[in-house]
Formats: sequence, C-alpha cells, structure tokens
Amino acid sequence: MDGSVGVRKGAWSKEEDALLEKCIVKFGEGNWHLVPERAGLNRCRKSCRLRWLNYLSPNIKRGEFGQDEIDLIVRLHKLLGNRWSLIAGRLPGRTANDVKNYWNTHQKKKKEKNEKAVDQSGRESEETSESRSIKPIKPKPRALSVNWPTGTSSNSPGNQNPVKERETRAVLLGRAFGEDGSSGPVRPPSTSYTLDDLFQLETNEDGILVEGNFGTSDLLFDEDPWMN
DNA sequence: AAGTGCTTCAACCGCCATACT
DNA sequence: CAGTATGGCGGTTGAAGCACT
Repeated sequence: MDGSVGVRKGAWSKEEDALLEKCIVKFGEGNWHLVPERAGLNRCRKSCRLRWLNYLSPNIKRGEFGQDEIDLIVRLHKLLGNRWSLIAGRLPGRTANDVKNYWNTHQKKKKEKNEKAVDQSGRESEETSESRSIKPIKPKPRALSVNWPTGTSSNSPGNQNPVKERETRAVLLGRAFGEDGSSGPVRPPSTSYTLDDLFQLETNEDGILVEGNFGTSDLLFDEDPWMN
C-alpha cells in the first residue's frame, strides 16, 4: 500500500506543518502520494492528507459548534447516519473528524443518560425515537463513474442487489446535495445547504433520501436533541 | 500541591471504491 | 478482465489538558 517503512508517526511538529503547507501552496491539493517526497516529509501520504484536511487547511473553522451547527448535525445524522464526510460537507469550515468527534462526545453523554433512565424507570428508553423508527441511510457514496448519469438503469446490478441499490441512493443523495459526480470524486461543496434545502429535496426527489417512512417531522425536535 | 479520573481531539488503522495499466 | 495504485471514509486509540478530590 503505502510502502512506508519507518515513516514518522504521532503528533506533527511545527516544522513539519510548515513543510506541508509550503508544499500544498506550491503544488496544490491532490497527488497525495507525491506530497511526502515533495515536502521532504518522512510521513505517509495518508498522514499528510489528514493533517492538511483536518488542521492546516485555511478553510477550517475553529472553536465551538454553534447552536445552528449542532441542530444541523443532529438532523443530518438522523437522515444520513454516520456519514461524517457528508454531514461535514453541509457545515462550512468543519471537517468530518470534527463532526465525528463532536458527535461521539455527545453520544457518550446521551447514552449514559439513557442508561440512567433505564435504571430508574425500567425499559422506557427502549422506546426512544431513534431506535424505534428511523433507519439512517447507510451506504457510502464514493466517487462516481463517468458513465454513471447515463448508464444506470438497465445494466445496473443495483436493481437486484439491495446493497447496490442503497449505494445508488446514497450517490443520488450526494448529487442532490450539489456534489457533481461527473467531475471526479465526491467533494464537499463550497456552499452550505439549509434545512429548507433538505426538505425541498425530499419533496422533489421522492424516494431518494427516504429509507422507510421519513417525513420532515422526523427532523423536528421539541426538546433538546441531546436528551432522551 | 499531588494524584486520579475524565474529556477532548489529533492521528492512526483497516477497509472499500475507483482509476489506471 | 485482473491486478495494482491511489484516494477517501468511518472506527478506534492514545496523549494532552482539565476538573475534581
């Protein structure tokens, strides 16, 4: 794979950051397999990419998540499941890692609260809304084939294969969000999408977003989303 | 002030999809 | 068509910092 024998691991030093940044500024993003050599770094390509995307990239927004961002994460997670990259794509300046870390932190607290609730009131929490009805869309939208937009119907194995079928849906989802599949790998768009966009999307693209019965009411919370 | 436990988040790992040869 | 290279993702881990006793 990486063929990386004896590459450096662990936290990045300021010198390494500077080298990587210099390299990206000079050559641009992409060609990650060339980056370690170009930058003069004893790091594997994955490490370089991750460091740039999660930390060094100038687009990254730091600091705490705002309430609107939290709401959006909660709703999108309900819709998409653990599709952190897609969720992060709706949050300008936030990375998938940020969102994932944030979610895991709060999920932990949430779980603990649920367990306490079980201790106190029996099995009430088994009936929590999430476990009851919503099946998040699980498949991973990946880069799209150049033939994808035209060659999907008759020869697509997705029609018989449920997994493929769901993948197709997920790809559609990515496209519907504005990810242009015709030009290579799926990338987060530069603009954000509002919940209104999501709702509209659901109306227009009936059957694409939805797995099971899913309505706009499923995205609404009457109470603190982290509770219960 | 020191020790301990908890939380956060950067980074690694393994896997998968696509592109390329 | 098969094999290989590359990019990208989600899950997990561990170090550092913080809070509490």
